[in-house]
Amino acid sequence: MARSYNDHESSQETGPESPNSSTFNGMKALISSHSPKRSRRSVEKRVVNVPMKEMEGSRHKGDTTPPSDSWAWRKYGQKPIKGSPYPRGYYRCSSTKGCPARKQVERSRDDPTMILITYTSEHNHPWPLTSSTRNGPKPKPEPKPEPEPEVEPEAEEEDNKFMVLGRGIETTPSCVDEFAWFTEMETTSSTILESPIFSSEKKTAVSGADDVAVFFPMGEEDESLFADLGELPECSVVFRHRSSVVGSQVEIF
DNA sequence: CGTCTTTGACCGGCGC
DNA sequence: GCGCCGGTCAAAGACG
Repeated sequence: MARSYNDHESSQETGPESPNSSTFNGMKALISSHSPKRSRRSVEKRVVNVPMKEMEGSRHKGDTTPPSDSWAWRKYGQKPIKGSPYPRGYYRCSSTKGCPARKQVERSRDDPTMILITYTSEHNHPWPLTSSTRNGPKPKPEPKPEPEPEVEPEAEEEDNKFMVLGRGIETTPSCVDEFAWFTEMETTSSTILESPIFSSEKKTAVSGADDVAVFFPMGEEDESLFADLGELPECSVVFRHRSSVVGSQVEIF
């Protein structure tokens, strides 16, 4: 309990984040990217909370096995985290070379059934468009381009940052970019998908941080659904923020 | 053969 | 200034 990495350069432009560092589940959301190699410019960070149930369908299991999203991730480290009985796995995006995206996967110490995934990337970096460019049939082959329902430019209000990446990168007619969802959530700390199961945890997770905890309520049936989502995350799902609703609203096409 | 996982060591930041 | 801790690097081994 020492370092409180106040350098989570999350939020797109919101430079000065919460001074007290984000803490979810008692753990600090640390994304410092203090790697001597990369200059720590703007770094986006997104925290996703996924029930382990999903993991079962993943390629392999483990304490820090990331659920198969449609990107290729290469593990480059693992460390036991203080205060948590579970180690944290460090993954780097290998979908494209030079991809700055990284993610940390760890079991929630409060809910061992939950996997906390923290995505990180510089926000002016175009997210990888290809999934599984990885050599093997790892996660999901071919990110099939789709008519794409479009993430409505309804990004009025504050949410207009939604398009920062998503729409900003119109180089691809298909899914803007697979990490768009990440960006979307990232900017709107109110964009939260909460699962009744973890609603309690959510409180701790979301409370006081620029980090956004997202809970994916997932049933077995949904797993297949999620599988698809995995291929086209932001294309299939649009996380919409509805200030009138408890937290948010999810629209699945 | 190429890529990924594992594991230990090193580096840098922060608190005391 | 020192120690703690998280994050990353790099070598070795494993796998497809």
